[in-house]
Amino acid sequence: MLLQIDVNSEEALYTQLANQIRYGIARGYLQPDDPLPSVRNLASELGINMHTVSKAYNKLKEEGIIIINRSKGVRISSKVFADRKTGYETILEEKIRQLVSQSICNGIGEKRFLGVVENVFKKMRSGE
Amino acid sequence: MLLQIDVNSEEALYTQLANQIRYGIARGYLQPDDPLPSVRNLASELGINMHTVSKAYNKLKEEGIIIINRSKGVRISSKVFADRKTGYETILEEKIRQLVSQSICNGIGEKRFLGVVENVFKKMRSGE
Amino acid sequence: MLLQIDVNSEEALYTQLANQIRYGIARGYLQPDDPLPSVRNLASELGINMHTVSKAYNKLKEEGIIIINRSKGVRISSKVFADRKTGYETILEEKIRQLVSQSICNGIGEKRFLGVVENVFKKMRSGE
Amino acid sequence: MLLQIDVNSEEALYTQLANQIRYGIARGYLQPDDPLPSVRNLASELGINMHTVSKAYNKLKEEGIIIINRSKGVRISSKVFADRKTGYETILEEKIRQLVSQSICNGIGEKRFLGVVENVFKKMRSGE
DNA sequence: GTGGTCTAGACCACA
DNA sequence: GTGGTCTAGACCACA
Repeated sequence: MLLQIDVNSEEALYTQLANQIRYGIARGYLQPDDPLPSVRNLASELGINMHTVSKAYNKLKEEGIIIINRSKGVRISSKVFADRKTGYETILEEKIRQLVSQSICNGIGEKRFLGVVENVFKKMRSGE
Repeated sequence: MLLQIDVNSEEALYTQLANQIRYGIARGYLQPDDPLPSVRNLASELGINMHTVSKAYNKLKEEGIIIINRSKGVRISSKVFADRKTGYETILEEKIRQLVSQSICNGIGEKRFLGVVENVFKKMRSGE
Repeated sequence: MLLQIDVNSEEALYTQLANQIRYGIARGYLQPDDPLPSVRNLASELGINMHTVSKAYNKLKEEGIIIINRSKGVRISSKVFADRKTGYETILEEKIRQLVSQSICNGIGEKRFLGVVENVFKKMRSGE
Repeated sequence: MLLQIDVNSEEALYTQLANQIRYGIARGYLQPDDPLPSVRNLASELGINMHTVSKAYNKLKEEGIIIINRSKGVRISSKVFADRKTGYETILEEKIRQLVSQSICNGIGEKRFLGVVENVFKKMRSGE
């Protein structure tokens, strides 16, 4: 699976990395129990610092998405798709509320917004 | 319209403020051509720094959502709901892609995600 | 409140620091809404690196014990004593099970173990 | 007695193993003078490295809990329950202090903490 | 002035 | 070989 980061983005490098990995899982490119590159290897591959990769991995660990083993390396949790966090839906709703407000202010109403959402899901399923 | 900010939030104050204003517009509490409080007044009302309010207003101005006029003050643009930015839908799709990835990794599939989106729109329409 | 760390300890510096702060709260030396020293000040005071202090603070933030505000600094959460984590009691029981096993293997039975626990609480209440 | 280790745990394998053996003794599943499997056998049985088992055994030997004899193998010390280490109670108190601090910060007071401790002892006695 | 991010580089424990 | 911890030092956004 190809991981890409944009050094010029406003988004922190470690956040981009975490996003990409979550995206890879959502699209099915990364599956439960799949191994991830070691901290050092991924860092040198992406041309960024070890600690930045480590920070991304630790964030995903906290979210229960990956398993980090000090001597055996990193892999996708076998429980990635489990419905764990009770609080998550509340956070999600708040984030969607912000996106929806912004969309309305940009002339994008409910129909079109739902269209974009469905489009994203469709692309993910097709592995695009 | 009541604007509320949470100084304990992780979100920057100026971002909160911009979000609240966009939300107010989306819900219909703020309408095209409605005036907004002056930078000074809003700052003292919220107990925050003038620069913070100014930063929020400037962000909204750049988005074409409000009009800032030195002598006549600040007001909602008459073209708020216009479908201006050709680039916006691309940004929106990227943001939704991130939210969807995260949701899938937390056990929330398409049906439930769409449910949350529809719920947000419903609450907005009912002015909740 | 005096924070002390032991550079020669097996325990990581950032863990020691987090422990000391939790201990200070438990004894009542640090109270809800009390400010904590800035990352840089505490680091120079303890003669350790900024990042180490930052890591300790971030751990406590994740636990909901302190509030970190990028521009206003760090303080004890007003909800420190709230009964938040549903999973915490399970973790606690496991840790106690390990301690109890070890104690029994060292000739310390239930009575004496409970004595030590009560003693710890007593010392905390008296602010010792 | 069944020894189980969890390769996904945050805890080092050798620590888990030592904990399990102490726990087995505390519950009475392993008794003074009982033999333990050889390093090689236990390692292959658990599917882990010999060095890991060896490290766990050596830790327990240093604690005076097991006896390692090159020709006669490994067995539980006949003096396991003896009150040997004068320093142990100090270490125990420090560990309990940390647990208690953390518990208080999570809304668990003295009564509830003591309840958990008593519960652990009860489960051990009943061989659960 | 505050914490956040990133880099470069060292040393360590576990397996 | 693996991730974890710690340091030193730089630059940045927010207020």
